[in-house]
Amino acid sequence: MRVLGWQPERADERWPAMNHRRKPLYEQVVDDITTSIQAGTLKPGDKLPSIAQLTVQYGISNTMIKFALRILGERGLIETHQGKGSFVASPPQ
Amino acid sequence: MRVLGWQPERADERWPAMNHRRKPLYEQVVDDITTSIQAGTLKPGDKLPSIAQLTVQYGISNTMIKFALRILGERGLIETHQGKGSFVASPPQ
DNA sequence: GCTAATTTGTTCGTATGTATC
DNA sequence: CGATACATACGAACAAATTAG
Repeated sequence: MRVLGWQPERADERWPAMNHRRKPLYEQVVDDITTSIQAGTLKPGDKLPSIAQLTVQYGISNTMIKFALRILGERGLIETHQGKGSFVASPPQ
Repeated sequence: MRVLGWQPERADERWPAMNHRRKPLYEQVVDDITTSIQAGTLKPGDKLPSIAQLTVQYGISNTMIKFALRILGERGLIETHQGKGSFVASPPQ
């Protein structure tokens, strides 16, 4: 699966999102995964990396990853199951 | 507005929700406020207490209060505006 | 079938940024 | 301007479901 290797330049740059009205970090993750799904790189049924892996890949906290996954779940793009993981949902209609 | 004086017996009882499959704390807040809105105790345009106040009233952390408010917002029951507060939304249709 | 490891779920606390009053 | 209020973000601990061995 596509893994987006984006990393912040410095870990100390903790609130870059605010400085110049940049997108929040969790929203970047949401957009990133959404794009991958819409582009077909991530297909229905595909398993996303674990939260632990995503925190490393994106360089942000588990809190924000969970937040992003929750939003994606609300939007029906993914399904998350305790103990299993998160999976790309099958589109409706 | 209706303020529900529920408090956990002891602050140390941090994960009672799991012990016997109780509803998560944030979900209790969601249900509580939802009930008040549906019962008409909270009317459209009414301002909810601040997050700080809600943490005291419910005896849970700001994290969980924010989480609950976010869910209520997603469901269209309330509207939250930075610097202003949360307000009961006007029902659609 | 049991156990350990993995993975998500819930919860707390705290710090800093931004908008509004 | 100062106080108030929400937004974003980090880290950590423990619970519960699932999977791996």
